Amino acid sequence: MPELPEVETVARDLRPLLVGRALVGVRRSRKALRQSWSKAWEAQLVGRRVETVLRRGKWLLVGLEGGSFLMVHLGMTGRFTVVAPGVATERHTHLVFPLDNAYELRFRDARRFGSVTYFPDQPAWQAFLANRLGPEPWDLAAADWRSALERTRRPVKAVLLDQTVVAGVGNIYADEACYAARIDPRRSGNTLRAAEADRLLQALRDVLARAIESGGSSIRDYVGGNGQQGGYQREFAVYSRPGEACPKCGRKIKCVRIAGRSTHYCSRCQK
DNA sequence: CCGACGTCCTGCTAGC
DNA sequence: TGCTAGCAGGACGTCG
Repeated sequence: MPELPEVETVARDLRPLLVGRALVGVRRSRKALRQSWSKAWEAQLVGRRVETVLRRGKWLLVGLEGGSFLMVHLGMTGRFTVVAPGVATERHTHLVFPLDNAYELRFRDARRFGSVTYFPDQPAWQAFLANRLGPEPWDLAAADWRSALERTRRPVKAVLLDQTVVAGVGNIYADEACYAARIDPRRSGNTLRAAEADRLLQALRDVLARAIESGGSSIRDYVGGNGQQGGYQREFAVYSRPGEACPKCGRKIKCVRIAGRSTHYCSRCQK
């Protein structure tokens, strides 16, 4: 679910609610997340104040005093929110960190594709992400993006979804970026000309920036760190609208399967 | 080595 | 109206 704009929104929402607050305990459900929670981490966390809330790709990092970090991935259905005192614990809540102001930081995840893990310091989580994540979209050099496309026969859509090439892009924004760049997501990476690659990278950055401004996209489960919905779903040109009219030319938007993911595009506007 | 595909899990809904 | 197959913002392991 949550892609870069959603995770960025959660980070921005959580920052004022968490920084300066101390975690005063840990409660958890019996169910395992994608990575199992270690009881030994709890002693490292309890009593620590939050110093920073960061985002890297689709990962959230909560920095604690003393230099340790909680690293959170929302998977498809994860929610990471601060809730007011007295709010009943909702279904699928797997981790709760009570705060020193009686509010609670809660991790909910129906499908449990998400994870919450502990790292003792910044080099440790950076090492974990090093071989999994490429640069942020704004840090990716145009030349590196071109060469990533040139050296593969995979569809452009699959390259956009590859976290080792560029961090943070998921199914929604891959489709929206291809539409904005007028590029057919089925094309092999190595068929894109340099100008097309450049156009796609620019479109990707534009789409992501606008989605962040709207607080992300809420289509099923996603809410921000304060529980509020995003608004970018109203701006979708193609995602989740197969059969509807293309906003530019009116032709019916197509939906096909690429890299195992549903992919939406306009066959007239995207070449 | 590269790329396609299955798997993890629960909930919702399109279509019968 | 009621049931169920199939699909859903992701990531990773396996197979050919």
